[in-house]
Amino acid sequence: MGIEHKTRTQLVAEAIREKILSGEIKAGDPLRQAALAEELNVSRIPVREALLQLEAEGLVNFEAHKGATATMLSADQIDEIFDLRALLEAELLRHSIVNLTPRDLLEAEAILYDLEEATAAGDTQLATGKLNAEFHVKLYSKANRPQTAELVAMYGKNSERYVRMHILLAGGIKTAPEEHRTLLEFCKTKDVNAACDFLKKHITGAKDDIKQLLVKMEQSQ
Amino acid sequence: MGIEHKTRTQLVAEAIREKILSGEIKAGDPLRQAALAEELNVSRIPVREALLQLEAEGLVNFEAHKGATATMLSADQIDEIFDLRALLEAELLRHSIVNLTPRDLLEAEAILYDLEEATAAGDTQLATGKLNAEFHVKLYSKANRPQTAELVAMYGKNSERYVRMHILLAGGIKTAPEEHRTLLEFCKTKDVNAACDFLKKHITGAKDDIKQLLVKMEQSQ
DNA sequence: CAATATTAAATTGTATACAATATTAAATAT
DNA sequence: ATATTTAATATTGTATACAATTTAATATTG
Repeated sequence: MGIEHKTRTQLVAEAIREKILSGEIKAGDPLRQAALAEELNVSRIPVREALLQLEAEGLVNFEAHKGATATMLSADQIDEIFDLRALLEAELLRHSIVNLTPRDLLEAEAILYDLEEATAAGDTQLATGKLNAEFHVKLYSKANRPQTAELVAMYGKNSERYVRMHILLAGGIKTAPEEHRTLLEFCKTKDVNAACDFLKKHITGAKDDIKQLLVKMEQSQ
Repeated sequence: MGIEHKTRTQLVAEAIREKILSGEIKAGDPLRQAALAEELNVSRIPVREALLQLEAEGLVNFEAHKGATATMLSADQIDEIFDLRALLEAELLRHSIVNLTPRDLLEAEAILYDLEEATAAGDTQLATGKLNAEFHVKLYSKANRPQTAELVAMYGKNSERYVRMHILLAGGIKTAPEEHRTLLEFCKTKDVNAACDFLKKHITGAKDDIKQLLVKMEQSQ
């Protein structure tokens, strides 16, 4: 089998996505097709197509004849996104939990172990965010709900920059580690309702923390 | 203010979308860029961009170098989509119901009146489907949850062709009219939990009806 | 004949060029 | 000077042309 050949559009989408998530491109910034094309050594066609994809992911606003901008999420919008995540992730967990094998649970615990180590080591960078996502995904892995999972992944990406910002500025959610332990316990004992309720609180709790920071930032500007 | 100028991409997207929803393009059919471009008197660029948009809407699958096809939904996928709709629409209703004014409820009742008339008149066409959607949207109109509403609209579009097919082949969901009345009553009395639970049942009931038909069709082929 | 390699055709991906629209700067009028 | 037109510039939208890739058809080999 040959090497997976990525199209320029895909590469450009990845590049711009990372720029937005990392904060190099800030919310509201215009995304000029010609400038991006030159910087990435492609024509404007793949840039346009990448922008359309990113719009579908909610990272970009694309208005006809006006051009694209990085989406600027208001506190209300962040609120709604996190509520949606709570709803959808709980639904995923509800379907997954009964199918989680002891093996799955051990793998989840292993990820949790790495996550706690990274946190203890003071990693405020990407690693903790990635491991956190991995842990959640592992718990949802047996849900057999591909479309719901895709939605969750999308909203996860969309909130990623705010989570990253929170990690950077506030050191991350303090209570998260022990909450993960509790959640894993509920999964082990197959206590579906307790697990789902707790997960919802876990997510909306993170939301409140992040929103508080955002409000503070909006005021200081 | 000038006339709203639609881009060719938007026009092409609308044209292809309607072809898919109406069944003119069937699930699994390949969507050849050159053929569509010629038929719609545009170049392949707006066709490609339209296909990307439709992929985001879930109506089209777009694989690099392989081209686009109209999405083929398995019974499982339809199952999941309707479950998602039930979840998300109930969430919308939950937020909207407390804000619904007597005026809103009267408007909803008026739509319901039209819907019942259209059904009685034997309209098995677009009208009933449109009015049905209108009624639901009215009930969700005060939710103040734009992103959730957008999701619901997307999944509504995605299931539209199956609902249309069901109306055509089975005359629509028989119990829907009286269910709408019941739902409206719960909204009037602001019985949030009863309304949301009933709405979920309303949607999953429709799902079961449609899935039954689909299974029958798959067998007969 | 089946299986594989090779070529030809069809189809998608992308660069370039130009057209349409929006934004900014300059000019005119009040 | 401020407001309103008009012209110039910047930016997006789309057609055309060509390159890359996949698919189909043909040839080759065991």
